[in-house]
Amino acid sequence: MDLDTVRTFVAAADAGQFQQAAAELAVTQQAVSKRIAALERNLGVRLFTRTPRGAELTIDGQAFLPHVRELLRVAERAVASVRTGRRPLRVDMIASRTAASGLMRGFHRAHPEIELDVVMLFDIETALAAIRSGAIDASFRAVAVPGRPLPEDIESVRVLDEPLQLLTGPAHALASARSVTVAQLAGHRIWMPGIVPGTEWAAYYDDLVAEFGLTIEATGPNFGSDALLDTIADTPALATFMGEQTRLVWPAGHGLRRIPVTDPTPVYPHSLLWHRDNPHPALATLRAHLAATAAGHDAVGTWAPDWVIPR
Amino acid sequence: MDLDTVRTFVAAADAGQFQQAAAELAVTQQAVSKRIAALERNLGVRLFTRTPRGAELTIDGQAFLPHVRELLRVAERAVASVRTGRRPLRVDMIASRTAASGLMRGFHRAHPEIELDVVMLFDIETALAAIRSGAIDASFRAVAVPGRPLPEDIESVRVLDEPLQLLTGPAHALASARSVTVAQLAGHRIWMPGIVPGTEWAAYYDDLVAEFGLTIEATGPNFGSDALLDTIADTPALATFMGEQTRLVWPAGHGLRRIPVTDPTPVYPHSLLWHRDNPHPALATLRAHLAATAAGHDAVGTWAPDWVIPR
DNA sequence: CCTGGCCACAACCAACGGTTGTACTCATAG
DNA sequence: CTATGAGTACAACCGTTGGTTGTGGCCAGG
Repeated sequence: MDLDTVRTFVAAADAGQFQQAAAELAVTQQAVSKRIAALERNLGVRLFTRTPRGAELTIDGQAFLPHVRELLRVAERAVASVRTGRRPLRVDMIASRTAASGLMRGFHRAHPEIELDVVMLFDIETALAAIRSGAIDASFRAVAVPGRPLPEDIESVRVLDEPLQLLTGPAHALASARSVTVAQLAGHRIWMPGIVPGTEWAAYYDDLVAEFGLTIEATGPNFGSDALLDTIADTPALATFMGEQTRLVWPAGHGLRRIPVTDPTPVYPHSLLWHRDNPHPALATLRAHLAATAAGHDAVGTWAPDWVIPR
Repeated sequence: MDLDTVRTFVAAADAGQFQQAAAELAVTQQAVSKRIAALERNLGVRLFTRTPRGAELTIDGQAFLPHVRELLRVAERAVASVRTGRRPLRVDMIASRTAASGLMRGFHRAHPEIELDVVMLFDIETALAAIRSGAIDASFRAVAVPGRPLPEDIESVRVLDEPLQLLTGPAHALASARSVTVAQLAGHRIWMPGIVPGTEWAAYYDDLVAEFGLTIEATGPNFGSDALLDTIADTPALATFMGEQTRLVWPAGHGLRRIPVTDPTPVYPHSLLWHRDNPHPALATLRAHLAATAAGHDAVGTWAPDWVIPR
């Protein structure tokens, strides 16, 4: 199916005749006739009843029309998403299903008229390059690369500290605990196959391990969260970390437990990064929204690496 | 833009390389390369960074991808809407923004997994023919054509009596009334340019006029509800009827009034019609939903033509 | 009965989009 | 360092698609 053909169908349906539709589309009436005939042949149904005074929609055509209108709207949004200048606000985040995703959902609810696109870049270095080049407008990241400050043209604000929780199967030694301290985790095997070496995400866990003497294994291929959850559920000796706000497709009957971690509570520090000179109007709206909604967190009893930007 | 090209883009993005995408699509690698190149040329952005090991999405490509996935979903729904056999439940109603539309919205909320299409046919005769031919699965109509009973293979149930209200501008003589009786309406000009002669909708108002001696003018072209509302708001001598549940784009600052009508309250009798042998599974669901939700209306003090099917 | 308006069919032609063949690039293994 | 393999791009070729012009048929209205 070709979108030009679809546009022709809509034009003919609106005009009620092929001739006028042809004039609007700047083609001949015969071209419209052929396009509609081809569309009808492909679909296997008649869309118009031809009369000597024009063409009117059949019932099938009536049912088809709103769907193709939607199709053209979606196509327009798709093209707009890569249009240079005046494109939707493009935000990078570390992964879907994290707290950053929740923040963006909240922003979308508050401002449904603002078009958004979400991308997931490799690490903060890539994100910074994309911000400076204008390829993205903002990024939710833990500002990492210990010892290297942010470039001067990049601004940032720490928007959310997301507490980590321990995720275990029902047979795990800590499965029945209402909460665990970091000290209790020493000696337990914590498995995080999703960690990609070289990212600020990995640097965070490196620091966590160094600070509290934990055992985190990032070995093995990452088969996705479904496989991870299955393994955690079935393996008493394994647990994993997970953001408090991480949304999972929670497998029923697996008996998985989410257990808060305390003394201190490791928090993943999400910051918003953007370019000082970015003129996108929606960026200011996003910053204002985050400033208004994400304020007032409690830093007492939490831990984050010392290289992250301060709150 | 061509949907085959879009499918090629999605396949290449999923595979991470053109070669494998080409194999899945049963074309040569060169064809995929040309399609992607053409798409990039049309959009004016690069979607993939080519490497000797494959091709990975650029940031623009990442932003574009979810939009085109949605595009393909919508296209599939569009095609499904005219597929013969196993197509969405197709329901005819007299107009959008009426009570029937509200009933279908409620059904959709209760069963969001059921695909629906709405069409608006000319009159009940056309609807009956469409039901018998299988072109539609059900119709919300006032069962009219006085004196002619429904064919034996058509079943029906009266699902909702929608009270009519008087709509006036602020300067109308009845504008400040909390409610009006039908007797009070005699002598006032009621303007309904939307009525199409020959329909059961027109038959209803003919009966209403005959029964209570009202003055209803259906003259003049129908420029849509916006123009109707504007005229009603500005013309003290004109009023119109409107279903109690009719949803309007209510113009601000026009001072329009909706006034209940009593002694008796004219109600528009919406019935659901369907073919005795229609096997569409969603039809049974719809009937059950309507039976469960639309029950228990009060017939006392209301009026409807005597040719409609009994409640 | 003629005319005007509109759609469909036929013939023709350009351009798009596919295939095959080939060159180039880079990672990896020997 | 070189050979190999995997992957992409470019060029040439060609059939099919989709456009145009020309023409005929149909029906409503004057």
